[in-house]
Amino acid sequence: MPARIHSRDEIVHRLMQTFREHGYEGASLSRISKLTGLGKASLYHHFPGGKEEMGIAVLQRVGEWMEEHVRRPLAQSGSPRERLQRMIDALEEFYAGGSKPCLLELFAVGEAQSSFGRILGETSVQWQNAMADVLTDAGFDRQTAEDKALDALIRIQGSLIVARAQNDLTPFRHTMSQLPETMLSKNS
Amino acid sequence: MPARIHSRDEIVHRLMQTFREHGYEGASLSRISKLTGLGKASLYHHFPGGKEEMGIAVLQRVGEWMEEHVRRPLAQSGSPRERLQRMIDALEEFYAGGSKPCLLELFAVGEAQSSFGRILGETSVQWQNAMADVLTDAGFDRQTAEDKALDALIRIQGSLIVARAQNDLTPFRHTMSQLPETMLSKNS
DNA sequence: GTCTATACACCGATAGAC
DNA sequence: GTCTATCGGTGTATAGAC
Repeated sequence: MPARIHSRDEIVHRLMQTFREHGYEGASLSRISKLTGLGKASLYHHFPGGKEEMGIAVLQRVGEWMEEHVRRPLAQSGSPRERLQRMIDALEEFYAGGSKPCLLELFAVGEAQSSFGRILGETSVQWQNAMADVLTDAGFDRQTAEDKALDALIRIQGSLIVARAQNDLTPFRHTMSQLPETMLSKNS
Repeated sequence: MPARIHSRDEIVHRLMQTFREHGYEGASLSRISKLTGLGKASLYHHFPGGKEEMGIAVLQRVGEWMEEHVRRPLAQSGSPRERLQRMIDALEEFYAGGSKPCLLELFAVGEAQSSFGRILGETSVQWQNAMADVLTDAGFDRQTAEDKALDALIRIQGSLIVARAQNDLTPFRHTMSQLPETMLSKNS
């Protein structure tokens, strides 16, 4: 089977690019059409549910990405610090050093929130739990591990916002570089 | 001069409500018209520059609010902890306990970013500096004070995102209650 | 200073040919 | 599986009466 120019994977990838660049409301079908190279009617062939189904496909893809680059590395062998570092390396690439936004924030605004709220919440909690698991391996009791994992999630998201607001990637980079230390320190 | 039903202050307040609820792109003029009780043409009478001027007016209003509820309380008399607590009380009201979003995140997406990026950056840095000033009063050297202020800003923004994503206000409330302790602790 | 009416581009979505 | 053409609706923005 010859490799098609427009594999589904490639289409979803470009959908994600468009949503991240313009937000959910700002990602019009015309823009999506331009960026994917597909006409609107072709898009509806792949996603009969329209824009909402495109959004769901993107969020599912994020879920798969997290499974591969967050959950699995965190569950692999190695010291807790090594495992966290693998996740952080992947995140720095996904967020392009802090220049690209997280989809959690883009899909939690306006009308999108009601359509995607459930899957957003699940994704966020899964991420937190995966980090908490590493921290229990590092010797923290469950409650402390969950608190520290939530704190890490907050720092990652917050540093992305502040970095973009201040138009300076330093806050994100600094936060990420300090993250293993912060998470593994005994000071609750 | 009799109090008009639609003072400029009142109009801008409702503009802010609409932007916060729907995001910048999602806040259509029809919605704004409904929420303000003004026809579209009347809106253009008050804001000849259209939607962009409405956004600017809202962000300027946020700047005034910050001057009154962040900068001034932080600069007043009292212990650093008391001054921080006054800011936090105001923030909890502004964010409605974590249920309402920050405007930094809403205006830093898509096309809005190019229109409002400069003012967003200034507002964010001013906020950080105001908190850093309190921390120098508390005895921290300037570099540490700025780092801790940035960290506080990150936690506030991040907890708002996570709280909305997880549809649970606990992360925001917990973060805010811990904030004075976190900021004033000697552990960098 | 507010309104009704309207302009024109773009929105998401669909029909139907190929 | 992709296209062109088109639908009805809504977007931002304006004209002009009152």
